[in-house]
Amino acid sequence: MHSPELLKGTLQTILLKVLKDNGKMYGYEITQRVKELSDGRILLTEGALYPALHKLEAEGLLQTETVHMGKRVRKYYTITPAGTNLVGDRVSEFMDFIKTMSAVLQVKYI
Amino acid sequence: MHSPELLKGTLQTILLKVLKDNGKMYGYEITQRVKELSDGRILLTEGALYPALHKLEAEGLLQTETVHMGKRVRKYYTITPAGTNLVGDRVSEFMDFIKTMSAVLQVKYI
DNA sequence: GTCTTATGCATAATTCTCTTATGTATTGAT
DNA sequence: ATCAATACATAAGAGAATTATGCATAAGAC
Repeated sequence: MHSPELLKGTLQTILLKVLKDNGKMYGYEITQRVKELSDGRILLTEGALYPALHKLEAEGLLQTETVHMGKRVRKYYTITPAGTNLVGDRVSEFMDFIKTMSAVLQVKYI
Repeated sequence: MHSPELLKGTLQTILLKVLKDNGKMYGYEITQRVKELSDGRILLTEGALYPALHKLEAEGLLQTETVHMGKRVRKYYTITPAGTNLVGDRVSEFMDFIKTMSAVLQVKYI
């Protein structure tokens, strides 16, 4: 697991990008997908995940659809056109950040 | 200037690495060096810088030397052996974080 | 010569984002 | 039956920064 401080500020970008790439997903599914993509290094906690999803929905970047699977409820999230417009900028911003940090730390990006 | 959230958690690493690379420096000088290295993108604020330097000193990773330049006071910081031991790990940790994030966001690191 | 900008340190109040803890409930495996 | 995994959600607290404030000297512009 990574030093959690480094993750700060990246959660929204992760959620938007994963939802853009994978289409309709529900919360728990997102945690598993991120865990898989990060090779077990990024474990999203529920206390961070759900408030973040709610916020993105309130901002109109995600939309939801509640589905009843037997007795269990799943809340599916889909990225909206506004969200799709934003995700590219967020990813670019992150890559620019990497580039800047690499210059400051005097390292080659891997 | 970058989205400030992304910087969170990187300040200590920046300070240790810059001091390791540049030897004895004082606070204001560090802000100018980081500004220069980041091409104006990372502007360290005093409210973050000074408490961070004090904390690193309290942890024995930096040591200080106060110099009176005429009527003005400068507080020089130098990295200690303990700090030197740590800085490599911190930089590696950051690079590993970049690698992980690149996998999650499905991008090539530049 | 005075006024603004740059230099130089420091702390306090506030904000933001996340972790940890708690709560509720269903499903599958042993 | 019991435990781990699945599935959602909120609240209290911690951590790291921003913003605001305070003090003071030095240099450059006009």
